[in-house]
Amino acid sequence: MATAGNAGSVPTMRMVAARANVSAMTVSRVLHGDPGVRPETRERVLAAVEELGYRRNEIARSLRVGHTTGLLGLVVTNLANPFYAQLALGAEAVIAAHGMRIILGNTGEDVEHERRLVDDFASRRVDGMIVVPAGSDHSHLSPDELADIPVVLVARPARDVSLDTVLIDDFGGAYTATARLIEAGHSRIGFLGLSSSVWNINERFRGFTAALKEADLKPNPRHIRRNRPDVAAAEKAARDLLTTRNPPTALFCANNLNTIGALRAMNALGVKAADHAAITIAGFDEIELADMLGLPLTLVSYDAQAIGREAARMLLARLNHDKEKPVPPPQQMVLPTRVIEFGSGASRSYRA
Amino acid sequence: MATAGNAGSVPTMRMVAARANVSAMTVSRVLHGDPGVRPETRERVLAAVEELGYRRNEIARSLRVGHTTGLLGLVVTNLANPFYAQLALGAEAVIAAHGMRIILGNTGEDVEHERRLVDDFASRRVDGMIVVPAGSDHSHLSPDELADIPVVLVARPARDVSLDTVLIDDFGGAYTATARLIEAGHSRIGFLGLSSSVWNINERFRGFTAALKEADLKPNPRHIRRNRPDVAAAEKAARDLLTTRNPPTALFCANNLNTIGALRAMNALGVKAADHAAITIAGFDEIELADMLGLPLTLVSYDAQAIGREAARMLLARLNHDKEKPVPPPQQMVLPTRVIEFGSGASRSYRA
DNA sequence: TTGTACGCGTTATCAA
DNA sequence: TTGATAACGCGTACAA
Repeated sequence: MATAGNAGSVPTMRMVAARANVSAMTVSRVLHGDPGVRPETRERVLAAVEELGYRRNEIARSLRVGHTTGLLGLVVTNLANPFYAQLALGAEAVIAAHGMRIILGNTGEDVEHERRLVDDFASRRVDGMIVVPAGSDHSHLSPDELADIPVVLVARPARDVSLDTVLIDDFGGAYTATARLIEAGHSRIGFLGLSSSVWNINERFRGFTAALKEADLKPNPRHIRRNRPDVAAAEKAARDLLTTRNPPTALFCANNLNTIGALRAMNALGVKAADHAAITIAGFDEIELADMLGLPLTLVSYDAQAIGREAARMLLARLNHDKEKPVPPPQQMVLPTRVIEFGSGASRSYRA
Repeated sequence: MATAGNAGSVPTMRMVAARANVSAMTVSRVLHGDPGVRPETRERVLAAVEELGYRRNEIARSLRVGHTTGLLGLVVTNLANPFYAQLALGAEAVIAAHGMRIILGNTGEDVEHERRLVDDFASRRVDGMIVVPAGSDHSHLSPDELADIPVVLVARPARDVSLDTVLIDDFGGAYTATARLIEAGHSRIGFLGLSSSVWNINERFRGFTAALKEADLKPNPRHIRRNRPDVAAAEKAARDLLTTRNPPTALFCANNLNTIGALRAMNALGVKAADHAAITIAGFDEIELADMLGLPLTLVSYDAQAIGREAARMLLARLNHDKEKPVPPPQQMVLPTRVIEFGSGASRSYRA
């Protein structure tokens, strides 16, 4: 009885074995489809499995030497943002197709929370992680902090650690969108972005200023607003900007939340479609129904699911890498963006 | 050496023990903050932990008797839909606050895939699951199929199994929204929904027809379109509907994808804001920037994150339930909806 | 064809 | 105050 205990609880291999009058080893063989089991025995075992509702314990399985858990950590900053949800979906699809699973964590841009999540995932022995890093200190993601668990960074690179990274062309997208505004005749262009020192937002700011410089324009510091990362803050900032004495005639918004805030501000100010030759919005990220707002809108778009897929592929490649061969250096991949102009008529699209 | 092996690999407790010249047991005690360890010994152990970068193996830990994994499965049908992303966020927040983690799976409304996911999660010994069920056969979610792993259903109930469930008021929301259309003078109202026999879509259809009946109206079968669950299919169906001989003057759309499709169809048909006394759209789910489309739009809204939070709470309550006491029967919770009318002016909101 | 022994990393129990 | 032992569920190596 000492070995068949655990009555009423989740059935184990020994319980199946006891029921089928064989050893646990034989049960294991049957479940693995190993040859060399008498058909009659096999039947008995399978019957016992069925009767007890036995199901293999993957936890115990992964405890054995060299065995992996088949779990990959995914750490994002804000699932409520469609960008990260799409990213998660893309990653999940690739990972599930390889029989592995995702443990999900949401940091809310809180570095301390990210640190705890990453540490916890490491304790759970994930085979690897995909991380959208929140802060600027990424030391907790370094290979020797993480016992060499592979990490792929997404959307934002690390300054201090050398890791696989999947980015989008933040600079190019912002540059091209801003250039389109300039081409349309705007010279007083404001910038709406986050206050935090998030890398990709700064890249977009760089693209913005580069396009201005290219046209011999200088950004007006009074037309640059860095606010908190939510729609309400963005709306307030945009409203301030548009009601100053000598307001900008166009705004470049550093991400979807800012773009939505800016659109809301214009709406609240009662700016009508007719006035839109005068005030134009451009922004990073796609917006649902952007083509139906009835006002000119220039957006930087890209394939968010593809980012997740590529990150997952990069991670899997590292996991499946032949251990005999030397470890390849960290890769960096930059996915392209497109700039799309929505307007009164048909929309037009540009490579960034 | 037989016990301290695994060199170069992830450090284990024995390796720490060897380095600190103590037994593994003492290391365990130190890590648990157990009293009765000499301060000096404690120091040695902590130093060894630091030097080796030791981190407890939660996998091994959860293998021990009665120990839980701290993992909860979350199975949704479509993460790309903001509704499910919000739901996941709400659930994650509550679960993470309790020190547990989420394993994520996306079914794409494929029952077979759902079955595999649920089975896999059970093999990984999750402590419980939150599931948005895809099909109409839910036998694979029954307690005895799942070795009594608790399951909370979300958004859609099970017919054949008795489980904890969190729903929204699909019937009431659809009823009230349709009633608003009728009150606004519409009598020829079409329905745009999914073709599948998804429970909540049918509830919404029931609410739709109930409101019609209440007003002595009958739904016109030719004005009811069940399409595939994507925007493109919805757009096509809406276009068909609006260009028939005697078209409906209003449409009720069963979810966000259908509403977006309908709006696109109207846009494509060149329906102008001025015509909107004639054609009005209502729909279930919120739409970003709905208030800025410049056309009347009646939407059924609700707190998607709250659904995830409540489901997580319900699951945790069952997990923490005192095992001595009798198991409480499955609960069902229905969260309220609101109907919001967006229009040319300010929006108005109604309880459903 | 089937079974025994042992180890994976951690911890509860009991002994020293 | 510390350590030896066994056990969790499974799989490998080897023996019968």
